[in-house]
Amino acid sequence: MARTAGSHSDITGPRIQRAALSLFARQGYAAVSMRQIAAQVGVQAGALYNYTPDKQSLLFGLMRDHMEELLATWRARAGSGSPMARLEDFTRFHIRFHLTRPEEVFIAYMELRNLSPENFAVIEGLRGDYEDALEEILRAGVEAGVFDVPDPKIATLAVIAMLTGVNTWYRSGGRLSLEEVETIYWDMVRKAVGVAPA
Amino acid sequence: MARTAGSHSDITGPRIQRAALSLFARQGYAAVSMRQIAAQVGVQAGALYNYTPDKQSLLFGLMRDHMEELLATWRARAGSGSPMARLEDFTRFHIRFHLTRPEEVFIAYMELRNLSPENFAVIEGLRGDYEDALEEILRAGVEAGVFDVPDPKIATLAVIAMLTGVNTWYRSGGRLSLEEVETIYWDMVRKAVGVAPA
DNA sequence: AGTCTATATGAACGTACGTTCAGAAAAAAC
DNA sequence: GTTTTTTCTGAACGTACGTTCATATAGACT
Repeated sequence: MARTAGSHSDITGPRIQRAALSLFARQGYAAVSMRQIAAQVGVQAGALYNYTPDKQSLLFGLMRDHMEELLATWRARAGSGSPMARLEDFTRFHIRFHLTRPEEVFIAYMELRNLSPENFAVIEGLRGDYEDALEEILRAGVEAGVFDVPDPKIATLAVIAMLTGVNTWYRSGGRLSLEEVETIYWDMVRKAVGVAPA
Repeated sequence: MARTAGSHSDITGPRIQRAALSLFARQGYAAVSMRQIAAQVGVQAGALYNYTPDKQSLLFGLMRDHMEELLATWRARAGSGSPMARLEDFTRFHIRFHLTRPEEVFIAYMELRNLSPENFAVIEGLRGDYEDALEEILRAGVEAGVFDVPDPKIATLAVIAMLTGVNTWYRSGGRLSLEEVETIYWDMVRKAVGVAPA
C-alpha cells in the first residue's frame, strides 16, 4: 500500500532521504527536481511518491529530523556542573555536532524560507528550544557572577552564530583538527561572556 | 539600442534592480521568475532584456554592487588609530552597514551557490578583501600585545560570523536601538580577542 | 510633419516541472 | 504454483520557465 498519510510521522526511504540531502545541500531545494532525486536513487520519479507525499515533506523531514537529533543529543549529554563547565561542554558539542553534519546544517539554515508556514513554525520552535538551552546556561553564569553579559538572549544568538560559522570554512583534513578548532572557539567564547579583564 | 554587452559593467535599470532585490531576498533566486520581476516593475517580461542580458546577471549585479559598496565604504572610513580603536570602528561599521541593508546581505550570503563559477569567484574575491581588512587589524593588535588570538584568520571569520548574525534577529523598532546593539556586540568582540582576564 | 531611435508588447519556442495513475513487474504469503 | 500485496514504470496532465523576436508604440531631433 502506498503511503499517503500526513507529514509528521512519515517514514521516508533512507536512500531517498540521503539523495535529497546531498542534492538540496549542493543545489538548493528550489533548484532540485524530483526527477534528479529519483535518478540518484536509481528509480523513476513516480516511485518516490510511494515514500513521500510531496517534495515539501521531503525537505521538512530532513530539517525536522536534524533539529530533533540535535536537541535529543544535547539533552542526553547536558550535565549539571558549573556554568563554566556547562558552557564549555555546549561549545564543544555544538562545533562537533555541526561539523560532522555539514549538509544537514546547511539545509537547516538555508532552506527555511522554502518551508510552508506550518512546517516553518515547527522548525523555528525546535531552534528556539535549542537556543533556550544555551541561554539558560548563560543566565545561571550571570547569577553566579562568573559571566558578564548585559543581555543573555543576544549573547546566546551571538555565540551560536559564531560557532555555526565554523561550518563555512572548516574542511576535514585541513591544518586544524576538530579538537584544535573546539579549543580555539572555546577560548573566544569563554572570554566573550566571562567577567571583563580590566 | 538594447543592451547586450558583457556582464561586468552593465547598468541595469534601478527599478528592475530594486524589484529583483526584494523578490530574491523574499523567495530566493531560483524561486523567482522573470515574469514576477517584470510584473513588479509594471512591464512585460521581454522588456527586462533591454536592461539585462539574463537572470544570472541580475543576481550577480546585485551581489557585486553590494560587496563593492561595502568595501569602498569601509576603505573610505578606515582610520589609522590604535588596533583597539580600529577594531571598535570595524565592529560598529559592520553592524550598521549590514543592518541597514538586510536584503542585500541576505542575498549575498544565501545565493552564492546560484552564481556561475566565474561570478562566484569574483564575489568570493571581494569577500576575501573585506575579511583581510579585519584580519590586518587583529594582526596589528597581536603585534602590539593588546589582542590575544592564536589564529588571526579564524578569529576574523569568527568575529564576522558573530556580527553578521545580528541580521537574523534585529528588527528596527524593537527594544534595542542600533547604537545599543553596536555597544553590546563591541563588548563581546573586545573581550573575545583581548588579552585574557585570568 | 516626418524621420529616427529607444523601448515595449505579446506571442511563440523548446524545455522542464510536480504530480497522477493504469498497468507491469517483483516480492511475499500461502 | 497460485494468489495477494507491494513496488516500479512510463506516459501523460497542466503549468510554468528563460529567452527571442517581429511588430507596435512613443519620444526626440530636424
